[in-house]
Amino acid sequence: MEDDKAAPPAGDAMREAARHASARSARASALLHDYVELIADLLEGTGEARPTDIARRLGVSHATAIKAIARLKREGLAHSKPYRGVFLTAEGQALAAEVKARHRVVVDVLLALGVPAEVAEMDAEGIEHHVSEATLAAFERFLGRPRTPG
Amino acid sequence: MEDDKAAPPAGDAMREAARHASARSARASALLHDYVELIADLLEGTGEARPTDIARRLGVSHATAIKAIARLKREGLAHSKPYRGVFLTAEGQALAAEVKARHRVVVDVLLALGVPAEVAEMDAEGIEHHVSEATLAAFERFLGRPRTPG
DNA sequence: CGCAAAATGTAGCCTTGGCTTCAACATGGC
DNA sequence: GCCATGTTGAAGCCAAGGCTACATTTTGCG
Repeated sequence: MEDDKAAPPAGDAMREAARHASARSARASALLHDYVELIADLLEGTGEARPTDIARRLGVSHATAIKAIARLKREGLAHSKPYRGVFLTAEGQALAAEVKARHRVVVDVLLALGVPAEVAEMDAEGIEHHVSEATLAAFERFLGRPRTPG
Repeated sequence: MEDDKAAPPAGDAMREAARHASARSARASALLHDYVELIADLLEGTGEARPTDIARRLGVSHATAIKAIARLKREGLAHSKPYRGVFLTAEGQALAAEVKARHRVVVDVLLALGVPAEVAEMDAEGIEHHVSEATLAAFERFLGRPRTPG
């Protein structure tokens, strides 16, 4: 069985292609998510999110951060006036909340599975962007804190 | 405490920067991993790995696949003669085995956590590239199949 | 106030990973 | 044996996300 060798790509290959496409798109949005999450964090913590701080926390040059911020603005997630800090739009804030919640759940699952705290934080940073809604729900069930049942 | 607002970035920000750097580098190798994994799969299944098949399975154009294959060759993971299929070097095979093992473990953990099979496959495609050795070990312990103790 | 330092922004360069288009090669059918 | 078809490969375009170098603006200190 499984002699899809010759020709007909449809069934299997298509599903696999879809999986990869999905992973690629998650990879693409991961950067934006990181920025939004961090900006929210800075705003909460210190009241302002300056490009330099963002760059330092992300470990990139300030120019890189500024270009990314420009993209955030283009996508309607953030706004800023020159030489003033960066702020999130309503949409950006919503995204940040979502991303942060997801991050927490992923870390907690890793911890529950016996992953050391340091490592859990590390890996979660990459994993969180690939956790779908369904998986997130399963994680929450597993942690014994199901989402609003309604 | 925690007034790292003003100046000295060292402690906290540095660790966070390291986390992000690590995630970025995982993102970078993810593509290579996907190709190597798929090539191994095709070689096993049908005996040959043609660029066109690779492209179809990955859901990209054949040109994109060929460029990626060139990169695999540059990195010493694959080799190929023009118009003949693609093959993995010893290093490539080792990497493929590692990646596939990781994939299996991630899928199994997701399943054990109650994620539906379809979704588990989907998410694993992205997650697997961000699972460190330590986390992988924890996963295996959780699944009750610890690695060779030696 | 005025000037130096720091933060911000801009420009230009590189690599990656997509794409399409076109040329070259191989294969199979007739 | 030859030509159509399909695979392969090469070239060139684009956006993203890094970087450095340079220009500009703000800020704060003397």
